[in-house]
Amino acid sequence: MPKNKKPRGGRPAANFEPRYGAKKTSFHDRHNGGPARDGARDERGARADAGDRRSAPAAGGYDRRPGSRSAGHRGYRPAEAESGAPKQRWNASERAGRDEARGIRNRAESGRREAPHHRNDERSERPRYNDRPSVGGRFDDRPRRDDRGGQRPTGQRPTGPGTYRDERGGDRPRFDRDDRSRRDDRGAGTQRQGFRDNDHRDGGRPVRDDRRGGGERPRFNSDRGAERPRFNSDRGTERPRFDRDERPRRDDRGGDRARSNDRGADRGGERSYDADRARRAFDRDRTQRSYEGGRDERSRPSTGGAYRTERPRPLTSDTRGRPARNERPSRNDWNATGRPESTGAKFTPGDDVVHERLEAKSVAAVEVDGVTFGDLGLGSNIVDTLVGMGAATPFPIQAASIPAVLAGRDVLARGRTGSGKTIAFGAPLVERVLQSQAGKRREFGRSPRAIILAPTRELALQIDRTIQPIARSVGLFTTQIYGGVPQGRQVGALKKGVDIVIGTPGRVEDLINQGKLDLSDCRIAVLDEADHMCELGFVEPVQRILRHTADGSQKLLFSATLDREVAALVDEFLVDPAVYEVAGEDQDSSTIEHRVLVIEHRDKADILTSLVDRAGKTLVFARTRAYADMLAEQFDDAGIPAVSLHGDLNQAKRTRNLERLTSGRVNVLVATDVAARGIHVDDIDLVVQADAPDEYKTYLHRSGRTGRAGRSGRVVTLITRQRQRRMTELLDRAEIDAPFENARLDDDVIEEIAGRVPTAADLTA
DNA sequence: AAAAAAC
Repeated sequence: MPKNKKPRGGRPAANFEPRYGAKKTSFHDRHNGGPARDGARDERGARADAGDRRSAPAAGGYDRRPGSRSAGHRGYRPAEAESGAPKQRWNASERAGRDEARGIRNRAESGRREAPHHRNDERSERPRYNDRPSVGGRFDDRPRRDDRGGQRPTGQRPTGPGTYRDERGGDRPRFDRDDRSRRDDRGAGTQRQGFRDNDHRDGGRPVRDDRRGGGERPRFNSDRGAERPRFNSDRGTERPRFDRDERPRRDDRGGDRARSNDRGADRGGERSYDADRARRAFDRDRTQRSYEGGRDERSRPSTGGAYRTERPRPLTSDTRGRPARNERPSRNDWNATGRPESTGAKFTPGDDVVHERLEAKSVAAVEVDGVTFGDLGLGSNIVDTLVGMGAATPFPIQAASIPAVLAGRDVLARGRTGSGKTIAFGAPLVERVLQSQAGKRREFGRSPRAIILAPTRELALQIDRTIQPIARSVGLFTTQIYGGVPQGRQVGALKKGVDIVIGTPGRVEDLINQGKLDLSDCRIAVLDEADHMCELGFVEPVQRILRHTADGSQKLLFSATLDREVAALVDEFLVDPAVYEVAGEDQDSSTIEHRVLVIEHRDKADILTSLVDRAGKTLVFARTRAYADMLAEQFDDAGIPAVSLHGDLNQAKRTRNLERLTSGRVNVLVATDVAARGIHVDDIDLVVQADAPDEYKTYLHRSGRTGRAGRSGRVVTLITRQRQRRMTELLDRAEIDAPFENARLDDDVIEEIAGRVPTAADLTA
């Protein structure tokens, strides 16, 4: 009851209007040819009610009827009746009801996956069309391909560009933000649930339970603040250089690197960071193409575990007839500044700048053979937990960074997507927090000792899912602090006392300013996707947050594309950082196949539908939120269950839609770049870029959603002829070779990519 | 220009 407060006037306005208003409207106008029937109302007017509805489920029946038919019910309002605003409610629930009536449910019922009404919630209740039924049963059995193959030839789908608008326009209210927002958090069952799961505390255990671990652990150094002095003495020399200017030439560096036994390395020092290993400039970069000649000659270390010095690059020209990489224009050619050194400083925004790489110690897989997490310095509880999570032995990036983190050093680490970075910083972070508290009681209301910042809420949630069990295994608590959800629970957790905070910059800073989050005792700060966190708009809040952490707090910066974009932050906050990368991370050692389809714009919609009409999980990237929504709807209408993920959705929907892909209830997720970084879904085997990315880093991160932890994956990017040049340059910067193929709707290449027919490679293999 | 990140 309480939950269902009626319209909470204030809230809806706050939430929705600012964000959605303009955009949505325009979408509707364009596509619906007029005010969407329900949609229009939903968007705006209904909002007020949204609150109610949302809660309604809790109170009464979530299932279907918007409950409000009866005058007594809070949901009941004139508005609902069709007058105006309230209409909204109607949408979610009612539509569900309507859908059922249409028999949609029948189809789904047989399916194990998702109930129709569910879908509705999610996708803003789009009306289902009758034509869809033809695809009966598709909801359930994934093997949709099979059933549909005949029935839904690509060509006949009503999805041509523009079709969506005409055909469905009028009736498709699917964009209502309200709906989405409606459930927002507040109270809705699902959301809460999500919340709850993540909050370890909610597991129901009393706050202080389980604090056993603390005392028992060997306490190396209890307090890192004190001991974390930077040992310039021994590390100074070998410390990776961050300075652009004084960066020694590759040749000379061998020498100083000799002393690589820093504490971080001691455990693995011998095995991994040898003096003789040239300090690979990881970066040697792209900027200095001139050096590349030499690089090419080197042999590829990836196999042998040799330390990679340079990224081997294919000399042959690719299928497109482009010149071999070496001959292609260098970064300098396109880089407006032309100053490789200018890194950290912002270049012209908008430019796809390739920052100079960071020099780093490189660790190869072979070097960590036989090494265990225990060997790296982690306690047994943590090791056992990792094993339980499936991480039996450390990946290279983990073997490299764990000892350094445990030694209290600031660390910069680069490991390609899916290489295990979360555990690389998470496990040693937990160990250190534990050590710092050894012997102390975990007091009620204690302030956090560590904070992990991520660029998106989904990523923060995901990181917590990985770290929480590790922390819990030693009696430490974590909590998530991110926006889009009520802060009450988060503040409550903080009041009880947590050890590790994982969150996004906005809410974290908000709570700091409200005096509800005290980072003064925070001794470790982690920036995941660090380079992204250093981009314009993100870096300022991040800097302010870091300034709130304890003096001399340890900083850990991780990213698959870590480069000198983080220089400004490093200069201010890091002291003598250890920098690591993994050897042999080049395309040749990757498990991802890249392809570019050059298409006619008019075929785009149909080609996309054809591409996602497959058995495996597919992640589609769109440049804008509206297009992501549109595509999801398009696929759905074509009989391919799909959901979207972008910033216009309320957090509950964001979380739910992502979960739908993870759980396999849908096989297609259409997202904006909110899902480009960090998100891990086990078995995405195809990434489709409906819109080519503007930056090479974005390309690398998006494509990194597949091919994780050694699995194979495929990435296809759709471009029009006019974009070929830009795409070529982008791939160059990403150091990826991908064939460009002209494709039309029914070409075999599409069938191949979708996996409906074996590829040439498959056949030969 | 877009997206993300607080209310």
